[in-house]
Amino acid sequence: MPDSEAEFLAAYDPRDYPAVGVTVDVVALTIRDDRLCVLLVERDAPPYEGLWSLPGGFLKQQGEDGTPFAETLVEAAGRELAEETGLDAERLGRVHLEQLGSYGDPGRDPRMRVISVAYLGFGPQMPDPEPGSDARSAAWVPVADLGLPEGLDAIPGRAVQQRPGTSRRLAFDHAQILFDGLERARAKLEYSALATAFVGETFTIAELRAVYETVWGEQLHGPNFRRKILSVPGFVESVGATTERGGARGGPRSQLYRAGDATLLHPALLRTVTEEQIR
Amino acid sequence: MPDSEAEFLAAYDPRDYPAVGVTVDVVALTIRDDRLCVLLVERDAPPYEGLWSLPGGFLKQQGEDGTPFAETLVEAAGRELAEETGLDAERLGRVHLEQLGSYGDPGRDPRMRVISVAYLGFGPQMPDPEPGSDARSAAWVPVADLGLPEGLDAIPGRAVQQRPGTSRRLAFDHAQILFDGLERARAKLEYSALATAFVGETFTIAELRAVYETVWGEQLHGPNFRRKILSVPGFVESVGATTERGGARGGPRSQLYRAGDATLLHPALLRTVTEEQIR
DNA sequence: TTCATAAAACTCAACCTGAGTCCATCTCGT
DNA sequence: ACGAGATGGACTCAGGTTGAGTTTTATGAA
Repeated sequence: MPDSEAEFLAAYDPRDYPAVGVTVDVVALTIRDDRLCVLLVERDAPPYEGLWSLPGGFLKQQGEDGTPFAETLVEAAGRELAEETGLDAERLGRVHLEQLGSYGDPGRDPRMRVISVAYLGFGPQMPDPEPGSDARSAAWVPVADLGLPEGLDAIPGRAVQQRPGTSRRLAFDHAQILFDGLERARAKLEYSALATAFVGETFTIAELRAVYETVWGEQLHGPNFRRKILSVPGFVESVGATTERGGARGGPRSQLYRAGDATLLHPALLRTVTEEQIR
Repeated sequence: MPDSEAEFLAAYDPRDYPAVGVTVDVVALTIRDDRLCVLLVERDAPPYEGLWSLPGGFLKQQGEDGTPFAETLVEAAGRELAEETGLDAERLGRVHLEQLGSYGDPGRDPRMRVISVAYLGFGPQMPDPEPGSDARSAAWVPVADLGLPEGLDAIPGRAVQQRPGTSRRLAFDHAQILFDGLERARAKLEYSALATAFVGETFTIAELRAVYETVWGEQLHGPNFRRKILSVPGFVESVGATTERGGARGGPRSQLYRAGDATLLHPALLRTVTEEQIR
C-alpha cells in the first residue's frame, strides 16, 4: 500500500458519517406435517414489541466483553439462527443458507436508518425452537397462516402486506422479506437441487415429491415425477436399500436415495404454467 | 405506537453502536460493438487510488448542505450511476436496475466495516461516460478484457480473482461482484425478457439474437431462435414495419419488434448444456 | 383372507427442440 | 448494370421430452 493510502487511512474517522445500522434477518423454512413453515420470534422489546418477526439482529463487531469480532454476513445469519432456536452446530450444518437480498427503504425501522441483509435457510424437520434473550417466544409457523398474498393477489412489484384479520402480525417489512423468500424458494425448486435440503440424509422419491407439492401447493403426477428426477444427472443417487416398512396405509417398501452432487438441475423441473405468465 | 415504544425511541442513540458503512455499487452492463461492456471508473482518491472500480459510493443521508436526505437503495444506485456517467434522466429511465446482492466480508474495505449493496443495470448503447468528481476517468470496458474466470476456471464458490497480467486491476472485491453480475445476467436471459433491455425501443430478431450471442458467448441457430422468440407469449410484439435497409452485407429488410409486456418467459429459452452440469 | 394403497414399470400421443434446406431479397464490388 | 454473397424468414424432419393414463406388484390394515 502506498504511503498516501496509509496517511489517508490514519486520518479517516468513520464517526464523521451519519450512522447506518446493518442487521441480518433469516427466513428459515422447513416442512412440518406437510406444511411449509417459517421460524418466527415474538418480540419482547421495542420496536414492535409483541409483534412477530424473522430471527435476526444487528451485525456484531465486538463480543459482549468488547473484544473485536469479525463475522461475515452469512456467519451472522447462522449465529442469529442458532441464538433464536437453540439449534446445535450439527443440526445447523444441515441447514442450507443463501443470501436473499437487502432491504433498506428509509423508515423501515423507526430507530434509525437500517439496512437489513436477508438470508434464506432451508432445513429438514427441526425441533421446536427455544426463544432467545430478546424473544418472548419462538415457533415454526405455517406460512399459509400469515395471510400473505398468493395467486392473483401476488402482484409483482406491489408492496406485500398481510391480509386484514391475520392474527400473527409481522414487524418491520418482514412480510415483504418472507414473501420474497417464498418466491425464491419456489423458483429454486425448479432449477436447483434445493428440495433435498428439506428432507433427511436418505429419502424416498415420494418424500421428495411431497416437498415439491408442499412448497408449490399443487399435486404432481407420481410416475412422471419419478421418471424426471431419476433422469436428471446428479440429482439423487440410489442408496441400494428400501424403507423398513411400506406406507402408513399399505403399499410396497420404497427405494431410498441420497442427494447427488449436482446443485443445478439440467434439464430443469419446470412447473406447468397457468395464465400468470402475463406479468 | 404505545408509550413504551416512544420512550424507547427517545432514549435510543445510534452512536452507541460501532459504525458500519453502507455503500451502493452498480454493475452497469451494455453492448458496444458486439462486446459486453461494464462501466468502470478509475479511482482518484484512496483507498485503491489508481485502480478501477464499479461506480458507487456511500448511501447518502444528507445533502451537501446538510439537509436530510432519504433515498432508497435503488435510488442511490441510480444516483451513483448518473453522477459517474453524466447520463441524463431520460437515458437513465431506459436502464433496468435490479439488486444483485450484498457484500460484507470483514476487511473488504480498509477504512472500516463496509457493507456494499450491489445493483445490476442493463441498458442499450450508451454514450461515453463523463468522469464524476472522485474519478480520474470513466469508461465502458469490455468484460472480456478484465481477466475474470470463465468456462472451467469458473469454479462455483471459489473466490473470484483477475488473471495475473490483466492490465485494469479492480479495487475491493469488485472482481467478485462483477463476476456475480455477469453470471446473473447470463442466467436471466434464459428465463426473463431481460434481453430487450440491451436493445433500442424497436429492434429486429437478429439484433435480439446478437444480444444472446454476445452475453452467452456462443452462436445460436437463427431459424430456431426466431421460432422460439415468437412463440413465447408477451416477449416481443410486431411493430408492423421493417428496417429501412437490409443488412450491412446484403439481405432483405427485416421485421421490427418492440418489447412485449412479459417479464418472465414461459417456456424459457434454455441454453444447451455442456458437461459443466457436474457441479 | 381380502382390500385399499402406494411404488414402480410401462405405454402413447402431443409437443418441443436441434439441425438442416430452401428461397426471396438486398447490398456491395466489379 | 449485373452477379456474388449474405441475410431474413419459411419450411421440413427426426429425436427427445412431457403430460396423462394404465398395469403390475408388494404391503399393511381390516
